Amino acid sequence: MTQVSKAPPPTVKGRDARRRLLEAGKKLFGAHGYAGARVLDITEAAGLSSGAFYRYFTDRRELLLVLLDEILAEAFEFARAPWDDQHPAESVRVTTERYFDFYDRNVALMGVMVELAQTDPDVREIWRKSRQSFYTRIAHALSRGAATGAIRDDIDVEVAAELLGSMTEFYAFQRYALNGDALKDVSAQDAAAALTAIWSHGVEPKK
Amino acid sequence: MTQVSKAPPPTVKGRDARRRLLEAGKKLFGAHGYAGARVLDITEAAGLSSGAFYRYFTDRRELLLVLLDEILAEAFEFARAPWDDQHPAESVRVTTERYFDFYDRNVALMGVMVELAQTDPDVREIWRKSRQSFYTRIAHALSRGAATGAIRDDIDVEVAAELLGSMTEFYAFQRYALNGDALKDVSAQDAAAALTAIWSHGVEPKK
Amino acid sequence: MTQVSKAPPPTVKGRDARRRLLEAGKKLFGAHGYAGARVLDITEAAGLSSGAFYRYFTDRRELLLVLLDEILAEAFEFARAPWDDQHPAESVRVTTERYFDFYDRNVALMGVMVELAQTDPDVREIWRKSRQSFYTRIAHALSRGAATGAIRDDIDVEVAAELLGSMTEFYAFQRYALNGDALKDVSAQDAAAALTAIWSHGVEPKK
Amino acid sequence: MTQVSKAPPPTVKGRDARRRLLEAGKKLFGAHGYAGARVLDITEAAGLSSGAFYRYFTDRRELLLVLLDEILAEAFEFARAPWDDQHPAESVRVTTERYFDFYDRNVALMGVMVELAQTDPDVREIWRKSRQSFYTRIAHALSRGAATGAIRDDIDVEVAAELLGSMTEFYAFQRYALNGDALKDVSAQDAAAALTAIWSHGVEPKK
DNA sequence: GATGAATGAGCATTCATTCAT
DNA sequence: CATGAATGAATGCTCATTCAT
Repeated sequence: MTQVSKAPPPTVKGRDARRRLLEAGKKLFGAHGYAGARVLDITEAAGLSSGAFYRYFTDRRELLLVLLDEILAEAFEFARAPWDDQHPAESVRVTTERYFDFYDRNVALMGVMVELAQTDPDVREIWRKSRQSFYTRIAHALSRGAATGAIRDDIDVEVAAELLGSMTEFYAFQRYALNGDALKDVSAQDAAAALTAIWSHGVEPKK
Repeated sequence: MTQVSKAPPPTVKGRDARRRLLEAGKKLFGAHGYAGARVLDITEAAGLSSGAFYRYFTDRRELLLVLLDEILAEAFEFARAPWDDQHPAESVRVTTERYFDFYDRNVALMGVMVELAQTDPDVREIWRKSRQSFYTRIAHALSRGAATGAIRDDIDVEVAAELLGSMTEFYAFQRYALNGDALKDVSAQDAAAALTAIWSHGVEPKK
Repeated sequence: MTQVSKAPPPTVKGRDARRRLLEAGKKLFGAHGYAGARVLDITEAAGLSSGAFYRYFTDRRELLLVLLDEILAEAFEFARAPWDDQHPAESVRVTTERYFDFYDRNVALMGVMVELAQTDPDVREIWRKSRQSFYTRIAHALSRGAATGAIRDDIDVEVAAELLGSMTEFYAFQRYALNGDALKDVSAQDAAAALTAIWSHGVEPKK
Repeated sequence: MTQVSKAPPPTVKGRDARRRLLEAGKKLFGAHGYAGARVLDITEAAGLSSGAFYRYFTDRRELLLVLLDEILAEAFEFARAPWDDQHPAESVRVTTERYFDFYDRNVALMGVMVELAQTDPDVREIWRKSRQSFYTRIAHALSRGAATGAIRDDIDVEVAAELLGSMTEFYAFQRYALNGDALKDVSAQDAAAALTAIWSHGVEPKK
């Protein structure tokens, strides 16, 4: 893994410039993809000369990694959110809704991450870790459920966790990233509810 | 959408050259991603001069579109495969296994498709269509199930179809494309079985 | 000067193919200029494969030289047309009209000649010869006129010939080649008459 | 018509580089024609790397348009020079001499303009405008002459203006551009005088 | 800190021409 | 005679990155 960020700029002006570059990068990478956003575009959007870029980042790529770090930190955040063992379904629903919301706000960058992941092992790894944290959390919940008999015992929790996580992530991805501007006739709430239903019934023991 | 292929070469030699370019493209795009495979690499791998490329394709991109057309044709194929209403779970399992196998064979290109989809609307559309054909098939099956009481009636078939399809596709994607060479400690068969279980229980009516 | 044409094709079919290439060349060079007409365009327009071109011409350039030879032959033709010393003005007018007509029919190629002349010494020479033949003819006429007192004696016949020839040629060039599709509100006949008037008065002795 | 120049470079160094490219372009286009001068030649002659070119011009063609603008500005200049109605012949002579001088200094580029005009409508238009400004000026002078009886009344001033302008321009063109290094045995002064004579006698009323 | 000029490797693409069939 | 596949040199252009000011 390569170095991810230079020392933070000592002056206010510097920190501001860096911030503006990050914002511009977020906007332009989001809008045109990694391949489609040039350093010059980014510095222009940030109101800086192209040379200034390299005072703050070693690379176009580095800027992206910083951005990914930032948004994935938020994701890690609620992968650690409390899980109410008394009302597992409700926990799932709430998390799912939050996740949809998160995705909605960050689609553009998620898309770029997906794009780069095909070519860049570091990005692939970053993404894997983020997914993993979700899967692990789900697996934990399932394990506890298995222990208390709240879920079926003919299930491999690891696999189930990956499956359920996949369902959530990819549904969000295609809902927000791929289907473009196609109007969704189902609200995010309803989708979260449906997902929760399949989830719960999918894993609970036969009555 | 742009035209995807020229008139086929009239001579055997020509058809052969075109085929070699496609193979080379498949290999190199797969190995290094879209951004990482240059025309020159492709022609070299095909044993041709760089100029020859443009007799058969207008573009690096066009070659990729042709490749996607080819593999997605296969996918469409078994999206149309018969569905046994008597044993829906078995149908799901069989299709899933076939799908995993298909994915295994075509990961590389699927990855490239995902990469390009972030930037290229045509590719996004191609992918959307292919997904759609799966979702539609699933939705049909669910509808029939709903009619016969084989599935719960508090479910929006469209959404459920997208969710179940998402689970399958993305699980396959991350299993084959993202997790790289990490050994899978769960066989594709077992994963397909688990997926089928969640699937079935997720949608069947409460007992 | 380089070789200008290969041996004529022995068969009828061959001669026909060569002719078709010449026609196609005339059309395409005329329409898109020398730089804008590719060998492939020409052979396609002639209904032949690109390889066939080189059976009849060594070069794209050679085909053009042949075309120029053909049309300039016609120009030489009426540079040799009889000149009526009794009615010099009428001679001028008739020749001018014929020249305008010739130009009208061959603008496209004249334009190509002008284009290539900037770069290609051979073409420059071809053009110079053709101009020269006109100037010479005019100079001869003027000389005879000088001898009989029909024209002013304070005139350098050589220079006058070049000037009068220039006026004719360039007026035709800009009328047909440069002003494009702009409607001419003056007929070729009227222009020829005006030119003749200036010509005659310009050189005749003061009354 | 496309935009002809970008914002001028903000620094001295930049303006200098741009200027050097223009000079180099003038020299090389002049020497080898438009088709014969590559961007690389120009940047090399200007002592710059090939990439630098594109900071100042979008195109080889754009650089040429700028050059044409520059020299044609001078031409426009003396198309606006005062005209002495008392001594029209003298006015013609003076202007003609100046024009010959101008042509002598700018032949090379005029040739390139002629070359490109065959293919490029913008260039054609630029040239047309420049010619037009001359023709218009001549037509004005002739009109005033017609009013005072200084010229024959059986003349269409518009056509006469085009004819007289053509004579001047094309004589200059062939004298300087086409006849190459052939020694002129007639001085520019003498040629201007002869042209003026034909001109004057050509349009003055019969005595 | 910031600027913008300069670099130059890198790549796609074109097209006249050759040649095996 | 004709075809069309193949060549490969040639060239325009891009853009990340460096650096003098």
